[in-house]
Amino acid sequence: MLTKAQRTKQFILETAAPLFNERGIAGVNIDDVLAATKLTKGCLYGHFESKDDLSGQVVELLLTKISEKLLTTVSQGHTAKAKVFAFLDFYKDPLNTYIRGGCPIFNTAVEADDHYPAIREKVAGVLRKGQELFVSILQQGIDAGELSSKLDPAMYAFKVVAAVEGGVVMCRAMNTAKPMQGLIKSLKAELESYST
Amino acid sequence: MLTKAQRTKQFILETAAPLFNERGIAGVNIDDVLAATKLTKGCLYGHFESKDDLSGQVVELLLTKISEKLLTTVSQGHTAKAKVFAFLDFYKDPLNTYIRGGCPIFNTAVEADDHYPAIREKVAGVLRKGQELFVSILQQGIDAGELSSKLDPAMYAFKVVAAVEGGVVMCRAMNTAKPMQGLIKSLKAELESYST
DNA sequence: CCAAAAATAGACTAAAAAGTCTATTTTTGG
DNA sequence: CCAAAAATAGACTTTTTAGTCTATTTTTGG
Repeated sequence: MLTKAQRTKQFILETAAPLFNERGIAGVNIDDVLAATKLTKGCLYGHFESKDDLSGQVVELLLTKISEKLLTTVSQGHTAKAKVFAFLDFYKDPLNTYIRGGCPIFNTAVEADDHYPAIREKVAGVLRKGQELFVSILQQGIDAGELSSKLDPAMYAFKVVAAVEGGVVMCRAMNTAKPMQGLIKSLKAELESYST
Repeated sequence: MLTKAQRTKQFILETAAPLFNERGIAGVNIDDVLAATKLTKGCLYGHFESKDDLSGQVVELLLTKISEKLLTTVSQGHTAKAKVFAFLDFYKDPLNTYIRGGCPIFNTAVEADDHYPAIREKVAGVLRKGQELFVSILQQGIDAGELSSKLDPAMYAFKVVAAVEGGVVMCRAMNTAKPMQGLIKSLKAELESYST
C-alpha cells in the first residue's frame, strides 16, 4: 500500500506528464506544475531535488507509459500480421493521442536532439528496443511461413515507425486526421503483399 | 546594397537560426544569441522588439530556407520520378542536415503543436504547400503517362514526407544514418512499381 | 572631410523562474 | 487516541532571463 507521500509524488508526475509532453522541458516551468497540481513549492521540492530531477522523472514516466501501451497493443495480436495491424491502428487518431500532446517518443527525441544527451540516450533506447521487437515479430512471421522471406524486417519496421510517427506530427500540425487513414491502409497493404 | 544595420540584422538571424532549430524557442535565451553573435543587448534590441519578435523572424527564416532548398532540389529533376528521387536523396544524410539540428519543419511543428498557434499555422502552411506541390508533380507524371493511374498521389505524397521526416528524427536520436538508406530505397522502389 | 544620424556597447532595471526554509498540517504506527 | 515524524503551505531569497536606456562608436551622405 502506497503512503500518502508516494501517492502525492505519483500524482505530481502523472499531472505534469502531459504538460511536459506538450511543451517540452524548457517550455514548462515550476509554476505551471504547481498550477496544474494545485500544490505548493514546498511540497514539490519535498519530492524532487530540482526541476531537472522532476523533468528527468517525467520523461522516464512518459517513455515507460508509451512503451508499455504499444507493447500491450501489439500483444493483442496473435500472428505477426495481426500484431503489426494492431500497432498501425494505434495511430489512427493522431489528434487525440494516448498521452495528450502527441507521441512522447518523438516529442522527446526532437527536444533532446543534441542538447540533452542523457535524455536523447533514453529515447534512443526506446526506439532501438521498439525496432528490435518489431523486427523480431516480422522474423517470427517469416519463420512461421506467414510472411514471405522477401520481406526485409528491418526496413519495414523502420519505415512503419518513421511513417506513422511522422504522420502524427504532420496531422497535428495541419489539424487533420484524414491523411493518416490512407497511410495506415497503404502500410497494411504493403505487409499484405508479403503474406503467403 | 544593404546598409550595415541590415547586414547586422541578417547576420543575427542567420546565426540564431541553427540555435533555435536545435533547441526550440523556449530553449534559447537572449544571452545564447548574444554569445553566438558576439554582439550586445543594446544592438540586438535595436533590431528586434522582443524575444518573441526575434524568434518569430527566425522561424520564418528557417521555414523559408528549408522550403526553398527543397523546391530547388526537386526542380533539378525533369520528370516526376526524377523530382521525387531528388527529394528523397535530399534526406540521405540525416545526421548532417541542411540546417544544423534536424529538419526545421518537424522541429518547429513539434514545438509549436498546441502551444504557439501562430507558429503552428506557419508550419501547417509549409506542409500543405509541400503536399500540394508533391501531389501536383505526381499528377503530372500520371497525366504524362509516366506513372500509372493506380498511384494515389495524395497518399504517396503524405507517406513519403512523413516517412523521411520521421526517419530523420529517429536516425538522429539513435545516432545512425543507416536505416535511412533502406527507407529511401524502398520508397523509390514503390514509385518505380508505378512506372509505366 | 565632417556633422548628423544611426548603430552598437554595456550598465542597469524589471520580471520571471528556480530554489530555500520555517511554520503549520497531516499522516503514521504503536 | 496521541506523539513523533513526515508532508505540505507559502513567504521569502536567489538566480536567471528579458528588457531599458544612456554613452560611445560607427556609418552615412553631402
